[in-house]
Amino acid sequence: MATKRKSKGAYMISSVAEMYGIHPQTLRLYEREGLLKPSRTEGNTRLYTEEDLERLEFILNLARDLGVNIAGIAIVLQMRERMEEMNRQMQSFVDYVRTEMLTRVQTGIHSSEPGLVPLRRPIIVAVPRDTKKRS
Amino acid sequence: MATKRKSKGAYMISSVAEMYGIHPQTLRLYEREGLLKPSRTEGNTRLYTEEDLERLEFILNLARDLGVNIAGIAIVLQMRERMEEMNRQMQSFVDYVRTEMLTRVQTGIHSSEPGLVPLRRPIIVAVPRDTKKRS
DNA sequence: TTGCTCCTCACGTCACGTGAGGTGGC
DNA sequence: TTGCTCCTCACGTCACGTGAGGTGGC
Repeated sequence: MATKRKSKGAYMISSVAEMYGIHPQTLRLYEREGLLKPSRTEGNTRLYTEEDLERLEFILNLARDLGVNIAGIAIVLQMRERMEEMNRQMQSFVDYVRTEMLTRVQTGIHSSEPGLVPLRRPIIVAVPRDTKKRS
Repeated sequence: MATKRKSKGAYMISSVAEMYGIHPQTLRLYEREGLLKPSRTEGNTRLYTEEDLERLEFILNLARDLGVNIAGIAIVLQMRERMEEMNRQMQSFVDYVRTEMLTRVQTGIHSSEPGLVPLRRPIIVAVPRDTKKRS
């Protein structure tokens, strides 16, 4: 019996399929459609990392529970990344303001120029329209 | 010949169908699936406002150009509203900081307490998991 | 009446998931 | 060899879009 797990946190396709109750072909389909990009061994065998599995869980939640098709999942994944990026910018801005205020308070500085904004590029919200069309 | 347009910026179903090259039944389908909610006349005839048409264009971009199914469109519409809400919060925060800094600069006030954060509730980014499942 | 509206039912097409079949490496 | 992997091809099912058919109000 071969060990189904290879190196730390990397799973072969049958293990992943069993863990999530899906067909191995479905995993290959998701990869072919660009939703998942597992690494490969030298022998070309797919290896799914913990990060891949987390992404897979997100995909399965959309596909199985919500009935979203593959094109929709691709869009939602893009939007999720955008929102995470927006959150990072927001957090970064909040942190900047906090330290700036603390600095001014502690040093007693109140510059004659506002000089706080603009801090970062404007946040874009529009949904991407240049996504590859499914043929 | 009846006027196909009723009151300012309200269209009947055949006009909308012709404008966007879609079948009237498709518009009824989208409404039944909860993507569009046009108002009605007293005689129960659908009336599409400019706002409805804007939403419809968004829907058609997803459905026709990107191949997203109805369940996916519903999710994307939800996420879009979230992102717009995040943007409003961000803008509101930026405006607040700007005026706050200006006030401090102009009045020379530098309070002994930072007192700037937290300003608003934390921004939630997670994708909704409680969306109605399509039967 | 005409031309629209409303609705329900049904069908064709296609995407998605899955299975079979044949191959190759550990 | 065994049991996995890889791949391609094909099929069943279902969602989506559209059409037909019958109704009713302006």
